[in-house]
Amino acid sequence: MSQYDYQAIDDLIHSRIRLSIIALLVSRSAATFTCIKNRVNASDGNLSVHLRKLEQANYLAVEKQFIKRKPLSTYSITEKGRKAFQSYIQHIEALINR
Amino acid sequence: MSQYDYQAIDDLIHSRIRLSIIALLVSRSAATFTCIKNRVNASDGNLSVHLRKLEQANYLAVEKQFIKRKPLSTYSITEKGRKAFQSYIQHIEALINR
DNA sequence: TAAAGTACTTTGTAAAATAAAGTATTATAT
DNA sequence: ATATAATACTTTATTTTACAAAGTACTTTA
Repeated sequence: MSQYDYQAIDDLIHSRIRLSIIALLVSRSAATFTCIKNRVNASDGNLSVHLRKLEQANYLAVEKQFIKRKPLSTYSITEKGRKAFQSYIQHIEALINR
Repeated sequence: MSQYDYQAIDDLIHSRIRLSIIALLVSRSAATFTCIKNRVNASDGNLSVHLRKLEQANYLAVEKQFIKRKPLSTYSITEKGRKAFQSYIQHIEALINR
């Protein structure tokens, strides 16, 4: 297929909010819900939904624990997620570079 | 704001199909409806809607004429569209590099 | 002249993104 | 003590978007 084939772009990653989440998480070993929320500039509800989606796709892993009696969710990217992101980037770069 | 702020991504360009359309059109001076359809691998209806959206944003210009008694729509990117695409790319690159 | 093809546009539907509201708990002020 | 605000989320409802199906207006071919 053509390099311009839009269906070749992984839409699980491509959504603005999910792309930002993943880009943030590939740059560090892990991040909490609140940290992601602040960096990505998302609302709680919206973030929750998209983190769940990425988790269900096994692109992200979560650890849920209580710290000082409060819930704390820590997210990190999986191998599958990292590979999907690499392949996504390759597609996008082929698309935008000349 | 953070480089990871998802709302900083131009969503008019970001949609998979519109990104593909624009990427195709920055690489050449113009393309017909059918040409875009084939390269981008889109259905007629879907393509029509998104071309219209880009046209209304003044990212694309259209010339509609009859050639051999048949309608022929020829699309090209505008200065505004080209600039928006450049700025979009800068955002995405800041997001995905390292 | 009937059927198939081209080049689209319009309209309806499904899916996705987002916002609003809700849950559960803790911390703080009165 | 208890009401208020804050934290850290999840669930549900609403809006928006993407997409597909159907429609229009022809032309070409059989």
